[in-house]
Amino acid sequence: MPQTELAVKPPTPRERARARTIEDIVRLGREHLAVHGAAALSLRAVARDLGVVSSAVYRYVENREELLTLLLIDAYNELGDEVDAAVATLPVTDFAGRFNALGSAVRRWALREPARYGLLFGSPVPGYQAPAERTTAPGTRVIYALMALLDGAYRAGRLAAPDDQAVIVPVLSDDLERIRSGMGLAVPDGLLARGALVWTSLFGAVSFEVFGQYGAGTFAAPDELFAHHLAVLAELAGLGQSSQRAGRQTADHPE
Amino acid sequence: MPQTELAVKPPTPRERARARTIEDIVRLGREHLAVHGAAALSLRAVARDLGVVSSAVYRYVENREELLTLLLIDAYNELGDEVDAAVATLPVTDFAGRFNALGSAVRRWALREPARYGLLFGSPVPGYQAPAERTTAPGTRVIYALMALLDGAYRAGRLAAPDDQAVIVPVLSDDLERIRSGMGLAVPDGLLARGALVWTSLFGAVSFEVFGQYGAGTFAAPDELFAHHLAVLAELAGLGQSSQRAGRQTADHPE
DNA sequence: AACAAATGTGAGCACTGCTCTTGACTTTCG
DNA sequence: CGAAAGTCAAGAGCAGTGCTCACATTTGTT
Repeated sequence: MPQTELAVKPPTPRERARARTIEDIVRLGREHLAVHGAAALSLRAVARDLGVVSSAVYRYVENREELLTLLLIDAYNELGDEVDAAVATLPVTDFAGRFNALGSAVRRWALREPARYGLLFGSPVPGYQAPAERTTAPGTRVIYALMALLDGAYRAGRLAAPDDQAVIVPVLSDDLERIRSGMGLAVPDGLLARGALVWTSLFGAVSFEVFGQYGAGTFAAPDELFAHHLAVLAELAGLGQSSQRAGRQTADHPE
Repeated sequence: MPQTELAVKPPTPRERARARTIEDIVRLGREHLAVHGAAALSLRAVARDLGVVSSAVYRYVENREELLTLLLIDAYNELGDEVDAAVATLPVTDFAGRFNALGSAVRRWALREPARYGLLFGSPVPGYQAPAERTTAPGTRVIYALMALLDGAYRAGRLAAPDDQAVIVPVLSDDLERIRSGMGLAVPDGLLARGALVWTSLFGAVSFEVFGQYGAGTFAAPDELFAHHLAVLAELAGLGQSSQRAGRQTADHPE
């Protein structure tokens, strides 16, 4: 049985060279992105660094948007890989620890790659619209990881229903329902909504640190403050009381 | 006694005309910003709309950065005005209601002015660095309003210390300390840190809605879900239990 | 009316994304 | 083996950008 249904032609030397050139372009684009930011990404500058005339790169990348899409997918996957690796460090039953690792990994990557983080979670690039069919899969890796985490905790009876269930959530967003049905989650509405809040809160805290440059954004949070936030968010998600292994949560992030 | 120490010269007609022209430029810039986004703001396009040659606007605005700064201050003040107005709708003792009004006002303005919201709280504009001495005052209006709200609640004995004080916050950020001392806040460290988390979480939830276009950001939260988030955040800040006027919080936002 | 300051003009430089033609090179097929 | 087909880089060119500068014009004041 062949690996794929279509016959896989072996790559010709030309195709190999072409693939390598595209890789080089993405690599150079990633560097420019990291230095100058997303909106200032210049195909001509990439061409210069590649040692080639500007029009030549259009042989490999359709236009600037295409390069942005490649960089978007690239960044999403790098973030997803690091989050997955950090989570996998801890045993599957240590839900609080895994949540902490997930949040810390997101923050670490964001602080190391602020421009790429901005491309993913910041204000949209003016003329650019990401093609959903290519970016949703890598773009949803982290939230899927978080939801899988919460669902696992719930199934293990380790997700405490918050005591303040007086506030009921009447409607979930269509996207949340899609995620829930798509993943076959078991968590009830209230906890799912709380998970979404935890999700956005995590990225809010990280974004304020990464984008913190304007008047309102002068939040150079020390590691301890972020660790506190993570601990509170874990409790908010329902991971606090039931898994009370933590009188002192493992708030410090590895390395 | 003169109003100010320096003798205030009455504005000459020339100065009046100049001020009006600058106002026009800012107004046109605001429109361009709202339509095309921050990074695509073009001085030449503004000049065209103003019916003048491109180099003429440099008589009024030093460069593109200067215009961005003016638009930044303009947006911060508009947001601050709307938040203040929404908060002032409710009596000073209705802390939970005022918190809800604050959050709803931020979200409403952000959804109405996504590009300007992106300029304030999104990824930084590539070559641009906001001058702190001119933007910090308008840029801190909302967080100051939130902190004043929490401090008032604390002083009135209406801010419940969370029961999970097992998680202690060891260090506040310098910025938080500066805000606390600058405002003469009475709230203790733990609640101040929670206030900061609530602050960033609020903007995280709003940002995901406003910027929600990429793969990870498909969070078209319905009003009810955001209202739920606001209610949970109010409780997180400590406004939940003690002010138990709300078996059902006033989760709907006015208008 | 005359002067000087303020304002508008147009050319020009360096940069951007992108298109198109031209020439050279490589692979493939008759 | 040679010709056709495919691939790639180069360079010119178009329209747009921020910004500067010399020059002309308007305008308020003396």
